[in-house]
Amino acid sequence: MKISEQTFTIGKLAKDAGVGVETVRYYQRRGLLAEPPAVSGYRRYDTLHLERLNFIKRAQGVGFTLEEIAELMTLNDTRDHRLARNLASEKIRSIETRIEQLAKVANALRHLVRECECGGQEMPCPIIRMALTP
Amino acid sequence: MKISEQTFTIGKLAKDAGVGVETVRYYQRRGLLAEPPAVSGYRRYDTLHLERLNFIKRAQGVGFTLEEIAELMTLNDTRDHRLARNLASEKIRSIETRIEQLAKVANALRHLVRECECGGQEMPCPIIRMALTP
DNA sequence: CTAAACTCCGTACCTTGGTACGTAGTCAAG
DNA sequence: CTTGACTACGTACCAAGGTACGGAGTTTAG
Repeated sequence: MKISEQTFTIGKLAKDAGVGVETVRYYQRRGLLAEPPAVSGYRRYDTLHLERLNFIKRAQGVGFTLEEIAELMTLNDTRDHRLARNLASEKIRSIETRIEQLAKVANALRHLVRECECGGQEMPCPIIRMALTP
Repeated sequence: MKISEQTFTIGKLAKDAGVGVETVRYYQRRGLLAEPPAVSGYRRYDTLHLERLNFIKRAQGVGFTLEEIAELMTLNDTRDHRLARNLASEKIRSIETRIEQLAKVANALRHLVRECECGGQEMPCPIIRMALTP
């Protein structure tokens, strides 16, 4: 028994999900979204497609790439929580590493700006000299 | 009076700087690196070119884009410290913003992983459900 | 002297996540 | 029934920072 028989065209689907029509078609090409059967040349999408799109958007929002999202969705099919957790944990670690790198860069730049403010115009600009030869 | 008369070909220059030959040529096309006179069809590079390349690499290392690096180098020519400082300060701010965004994402993911570890296999995986409907 | 290695130059291609365009077919309103 | 809006499909294009390739000329080692 189907709960809902509602179907819509790609334009309605895209609008409801808040993405462009071309984006929907792009996800289909990437294998992230199933291509529904066409009735007479026109594809008919249902609420499951809409949920998939919303899932993709939320997953993107927490930093997953489309490739990782595709992986998550196959994990969903196999109901493997452990692998999904691993994927998320890995993502957390890579974000932490990235934050550390960025913090170092910001500190190096702050150091340069201070140095530059102290020195007069006669000396070469430390930001430009990039004196922090690592 | 020239301190050094040493000149080298593009291959040697690239190797010394730790970049590819194509990268050197790419920087020339982008206007980041001057094209030296050719002796008989072959360009002859000197230590100034090598220093430029090293400058570019260090500036990239602290997060400047090639476009910003080009700007920094024209500032170098005009010896305008204030503009260089502004450029660096802006870069610091954008890095800080990026760090905050990433920290939020990492927290959301940590929350999901904890939730997933608490629940049993019978419930749908929260990471996959992406229960954090924003 | 010849062959390998290097250079020059232009152009095409790669990644990621889409956007834009053109042609042809189709659906809905007036 | 025609016009406008929509759809399908294929292809090209965008940023950024390069990488790869093809063909022709040059230089250098053996």
